[in-house]
Amino acid sequence: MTSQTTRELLKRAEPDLTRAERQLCATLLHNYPMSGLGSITRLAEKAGVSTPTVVRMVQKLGFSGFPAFQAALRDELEAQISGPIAKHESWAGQAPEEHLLNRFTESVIGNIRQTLAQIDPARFDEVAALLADGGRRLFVTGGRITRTLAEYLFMHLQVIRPGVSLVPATSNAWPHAMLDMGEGDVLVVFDVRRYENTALKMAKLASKRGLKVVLITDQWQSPVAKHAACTFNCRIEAPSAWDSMVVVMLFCETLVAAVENRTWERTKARMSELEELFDATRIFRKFV
Amino acid sequence: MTSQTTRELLKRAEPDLTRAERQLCATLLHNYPMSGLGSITRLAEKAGVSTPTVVRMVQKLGFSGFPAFQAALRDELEAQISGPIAKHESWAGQAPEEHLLNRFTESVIGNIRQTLAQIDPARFDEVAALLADGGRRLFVTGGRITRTLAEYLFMHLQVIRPGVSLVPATSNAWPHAMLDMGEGDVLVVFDVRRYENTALKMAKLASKRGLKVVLITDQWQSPVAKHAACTFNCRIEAPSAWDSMVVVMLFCETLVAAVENRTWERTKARMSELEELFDATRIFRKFV
DNA sequence: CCGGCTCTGAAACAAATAGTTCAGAGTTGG
DNA sequence: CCAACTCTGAACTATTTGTTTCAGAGCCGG
Repeated sequence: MTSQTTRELLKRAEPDLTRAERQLCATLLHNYPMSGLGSITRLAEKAGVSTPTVVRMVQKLGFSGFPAFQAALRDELEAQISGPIAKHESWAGQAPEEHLLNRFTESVIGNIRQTLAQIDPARFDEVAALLADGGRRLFVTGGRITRTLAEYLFMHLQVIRPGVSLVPATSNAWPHAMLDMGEGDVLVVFDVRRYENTALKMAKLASKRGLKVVLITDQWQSPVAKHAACTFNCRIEAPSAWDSMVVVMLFCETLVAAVENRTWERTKARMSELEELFDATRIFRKFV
Repeated sequence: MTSQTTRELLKRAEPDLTRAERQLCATLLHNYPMSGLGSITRLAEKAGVSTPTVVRMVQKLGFSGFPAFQAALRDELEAQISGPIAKHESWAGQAPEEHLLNRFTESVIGNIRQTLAQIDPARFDEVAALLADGGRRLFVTGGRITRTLAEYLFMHLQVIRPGVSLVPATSNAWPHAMLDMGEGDVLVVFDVRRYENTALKMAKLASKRGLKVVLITDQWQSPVAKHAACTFNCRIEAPSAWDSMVVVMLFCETLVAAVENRTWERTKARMSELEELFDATRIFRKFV
């Protein structure tokens, strides 16, 4: 019933096997289950028996043929290596596993895992340093879906350091912004699928002007990558008609935290100044 | 040089890959290395590409052919499973556990877990039904930090159904919007700490006018909750000077997916109409 | 708008794998 | 010693897998 069914099967069947079959069985159990994952020919060779023997034995074990046996081995191995992570409890404890809350979360966690696994931390640190460099002006832009993320990043960076601009996505507006872009400045572009032409054009122009382009895109990678000095791919799969921007936001926040760490002295001063301005304008409730 | 050579190979080669190849690469990395252990045909199917693409890519990676690639995977897997199994995995595999990428992600995952654990799925479904109800107008508002989230939710809901408005946060602008609010309509308020007075006032007025107020807030709960028919608390802790809105976004996206499911027929029509409009205005690149 | 370029998958092809048959080797009981 | 039996692998066939070819589709620079 558990993941080791086939191994058990082999052990229990052993007494009823013939000489050549037992030899094969021993080979299989010896370094289980790797030896079973190659072709039937190699397994037969390794065990010193003929291929018909292999077929006969797996059929005796109840499989329809060698491929079926092999598939069983693969499935078990998969269950084994993904182990405690795979058979996962529901996220929303009160809801069944099939509830959208759980399915969606499951999917997003997968996105996070895969995205993080692919990110090169050195690259990440590099970009954080780039964004922290007060000598460079910063420009942030996004498309239809990603505009809100661009705004989110912009808002944080703006507090952290001076010289940050949000570039409008509509192509008749951003040439104005581009006037300020100069050699060594940085353009952060968000572009996920349904890649937008304006993003591509802007990145192209910016890189020609000597800006460092940082691209944040999805797993299929926007064509902007061609003009980018640094590209980060975030997985955006979701059980929905839409893509999930959660990982992109996670990435942004982490980036903000990293930049902040590098400029803490300056940032601290800016933040307390901001507090004073808030006090002056009474935007927030008096108490927390 | 270690057991993960092929994985590294895939990651490093990714930038030089074509679209279909990148798709394949992502599939391979997705549940590495199991997906590579079956036949080339099944791998191609799983990745949604053709078998020639698989062959081309593995050859590009330096293998003589698919069998060679597969053998490499098997060898690595063998080395891996015989090695130590249990060590706690970092999220960003290449970075030390103390790297900000891992710390931040760890923290966010914790937020997700805690938030989901306390969400009442029945309440969630209730709100989804409320937002899906075409007879009610929908208003969405957010504060300084949460404005982008409000915009994000607004953008999606706007595609899904008619009668959705984004209410400006500045208190001198929203009274205008409030003119349209009537009995039975719904106001979605985002308000996290540094709770804002305008949000509180708006919620108060709205609930007096007979609107259902849905509040999305943090774990300490905004005072808006007093006027809300439904409140969802999202945990927003992060190793940063800022709070993390990742969970809030996850919640929004899940909500969007849930609403979408309930109005799918109507939404489908709206979405294809939107597609036509995009085509007419040529915002996007021709191909995916 | 158009030729040259790259990328992609359908289809043809080649190679291996998996399954089957069958003759002979080994074993057993008389 | 010998039939009758089982077991085994060589050789064959069928099937699936892996590779190559090629024409069409999209992108790019002019």
